[in-house]
Amino acid sequence: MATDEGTTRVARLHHILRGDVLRGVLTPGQPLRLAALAKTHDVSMSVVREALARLAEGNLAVLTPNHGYRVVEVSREDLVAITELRVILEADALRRSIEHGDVAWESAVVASHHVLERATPYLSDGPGSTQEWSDAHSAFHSALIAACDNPRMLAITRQLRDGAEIYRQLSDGNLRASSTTQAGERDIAAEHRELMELATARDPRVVEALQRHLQRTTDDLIGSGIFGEPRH
Amino acid sequence: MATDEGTTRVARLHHILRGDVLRGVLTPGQPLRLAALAKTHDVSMSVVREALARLAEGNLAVLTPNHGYRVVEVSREDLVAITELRVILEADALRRSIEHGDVAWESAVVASHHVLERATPYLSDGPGSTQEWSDAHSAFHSALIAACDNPRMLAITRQLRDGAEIYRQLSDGNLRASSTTQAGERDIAAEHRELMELATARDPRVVEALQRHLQRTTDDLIGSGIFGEPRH
DNA sequence: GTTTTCATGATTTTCGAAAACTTATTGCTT
DNA sequence: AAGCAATAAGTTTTCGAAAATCATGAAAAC
Repeated sequence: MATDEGTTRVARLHHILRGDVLRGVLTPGQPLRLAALAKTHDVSMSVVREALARLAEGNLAVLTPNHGYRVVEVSREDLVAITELRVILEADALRRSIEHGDVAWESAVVASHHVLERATPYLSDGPGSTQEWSDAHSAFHSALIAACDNPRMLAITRQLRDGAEIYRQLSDGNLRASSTTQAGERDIAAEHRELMELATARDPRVVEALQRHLQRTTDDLIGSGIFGEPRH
Repeated sequence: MATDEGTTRVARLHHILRGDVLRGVLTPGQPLRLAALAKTHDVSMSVVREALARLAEGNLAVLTPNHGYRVVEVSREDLVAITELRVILEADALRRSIEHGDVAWESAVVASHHVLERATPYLSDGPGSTQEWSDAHSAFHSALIAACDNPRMLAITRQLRDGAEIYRQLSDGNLRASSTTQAGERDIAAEHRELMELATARDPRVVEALQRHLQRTTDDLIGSGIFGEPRH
């Protein structure tokens, strides 16, 4: 299946660049030069420019006047800010989702969890979590809140999830350096299973479970040393 | 003072178009034709296109592939969605603001409230609330939450506020048609004064006061008949 | 030795037109 | 008359290059 025609070049390039930023091919702060991108993707500079404008739309790139675009910078403060918002919004979206979700929603949650459970999380020699797992993970969290009846809330949480994904990818890159992950030693698969079971059972405690899940992930990310060692 | 040089044409046009959408010069659903806009604003089509891309960034315009941009549509459901999010996020931003705000913040709140209080809300023959009042109103709400320590939260609430402003402007356009505003007969100035006083006193009840304020505004907007008469 | 000025190169920003696409219209066939 | 292909007009999308802006470094001035 060619994921090609039927859409504009800008949209295609935007999709490619978004993926490159999310999987860390383009690193935070890196300048996004028009001529270079135009050449490597065999497209006009105008197309690159508009694709970058759409990246900026999702807070994945920033524009400085007369200096062009660059990949968005990362910081401990920003990761904390993103997480605070996700704990508020994604939790509320989940609350609404288990309230309004129908059988099709339940089924999608179970299905996406199954894909996530079967995905290979790490490659023994790879650079971190696999693309397969990242995609499945994103799809699962997306499915959980899909039945929320506030479209704007979904759009915002999707954007925040993208922002957080950059940090996860960054941590993956550092994984081989820092020996083991952390003392607490999480069982992430178990957390996901719990989310799936509570959600499909319409148990309101799933909301707090998600909040803990998000908070732990951020704590681990910060603990993994992507911002340099934590202050004493 | 020329608000002209020192910035790019795209940025200038974006600022103009954003204002036109917010004050209802460009009406919801209206197609934004490149050639026409390029001619009236005396710039190239590329500039228009990128300015529109930035409008879409703030959810003020939408792009359909091969059909170009148009002003974002409005609906009762969307206004409700925006309000739900504002009640959650703007309230939390205010809670953080009264917690972290310093004297400079207090001063800015008092100052912006003073400007709002002195602004002429309506012109007897005008099309609705004055631009002066709208700007002052926006500045006041912005000042209230300015001391929030989560930049992303501020960015999102600003975007939501823009979205809501379209509906307010729409209601203004209908004002002369529907005789009086509503039965409840609000004293909006009093509500703003209460917000100002509670906020500068760091009274936590200001959070609920803001939530009530936002909810009432939306209820009035819906009651004003901008979506046609409310279902019986 | 330090600062300022001025060219040079690199990059962004803007332009005007060609190409692609969508919709409406015309003219032909049945 | 109705249906359909072909054409035309209008609009978006893409291109390639010109114009404007910013960074670099050398030469000149203090």
